[in-house]
Amino acid sequence: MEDLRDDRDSWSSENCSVARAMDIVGSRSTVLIMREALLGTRRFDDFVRRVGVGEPAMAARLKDMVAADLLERIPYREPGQRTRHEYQLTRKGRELLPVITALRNWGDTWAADDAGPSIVATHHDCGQPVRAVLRCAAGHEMADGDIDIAAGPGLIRRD
Amino acid sequence: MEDLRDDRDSWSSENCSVARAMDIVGSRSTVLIMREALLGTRRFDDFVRRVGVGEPAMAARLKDMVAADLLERIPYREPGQRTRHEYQLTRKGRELLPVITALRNWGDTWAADDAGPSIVATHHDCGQPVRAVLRCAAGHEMADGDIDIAAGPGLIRRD
DNA sequence: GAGCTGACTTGCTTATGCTGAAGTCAGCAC
DNA sequence: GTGCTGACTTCAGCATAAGCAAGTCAGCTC
Repeated sequence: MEDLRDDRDSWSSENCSVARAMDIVGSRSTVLIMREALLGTRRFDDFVRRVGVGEPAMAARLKDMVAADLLERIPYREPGQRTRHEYQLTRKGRELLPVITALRNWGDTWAADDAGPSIVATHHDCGQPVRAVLRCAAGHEMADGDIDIAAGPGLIRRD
Repeated sequence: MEDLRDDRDSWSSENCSVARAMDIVGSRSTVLIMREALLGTRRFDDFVRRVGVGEPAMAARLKDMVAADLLERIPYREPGQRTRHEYQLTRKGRELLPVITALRNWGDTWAADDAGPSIVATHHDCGQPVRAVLRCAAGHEMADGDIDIAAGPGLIRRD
């Protein structure tokens, strides 16, 4: 099987999942909101305080993310309080965990504070640290040199 | 061991690798340039054509990425041509592959074209498709529910 | 019904990233 | 030297995202 990279100009990257993913989660604040949401944050004022952006920006970002179906706006009521809304991760949002984890891993290695990482994700069952790694369907773990690029069904060829 | 999420307000996310990673690779075009670089693109005009941004934007982005040590600007000379420069991935840049792969996986699932993915990464040895997955140091693969958040050395506690 | 509070919204200003069109510059071919 | 070409740079101009400050609004408590 031929590696697609060998003739990069014969196909277009018009239909690119990376680009479409970046259109949805491409801004710094959206990613930081996802980080907080994955850590369990759900309320507007907690997001504002923990992410460190202003209220107007947060309101706009959350609205976008609900529209993009990363978060769901759900009413709740604490005793003695009036009804409010919280932002819960959807499945689509939760599945960004490997992206955020890969980013955190990379940041820990290449953009770290002198003190080291502030948080470490660990496997609940065995306590070992968790990383995002590349793995094939047969179970092999690999580095970038072991990877071929093959055509998928959505590939657009140039004339 | 206590899960840090249980008391999210007792620690700050000031020292956050995700935020610092986003400061470096947080823009759409930077990620798309990384995609192309990982597919083997090295020359200025190829980046412009394949990423689909204008020359001024590309020049600015490449300059930033060289300054951030994601790419290295290296002189080369083709026979009968004058000396030029190409942009080669550094190790720091190459190690973004899991991030880009995780983004592509997510985009393929949640932001896909009707036709399906345009390209598929496969393991060179066995031909099976490659994905970014979460794995602990003991070798277990896991979903988000199986993960605890523990304190790292760089954690900043609030008073 | 008055007050309070969390969750926004509005308005204004700044910073960044992009676009398109046009100009510059280096250095090999001739 | 002159021309050519790839790799940029310069110059408006626009869109988006952010900041801060102030205003609104719903609905529960009293």
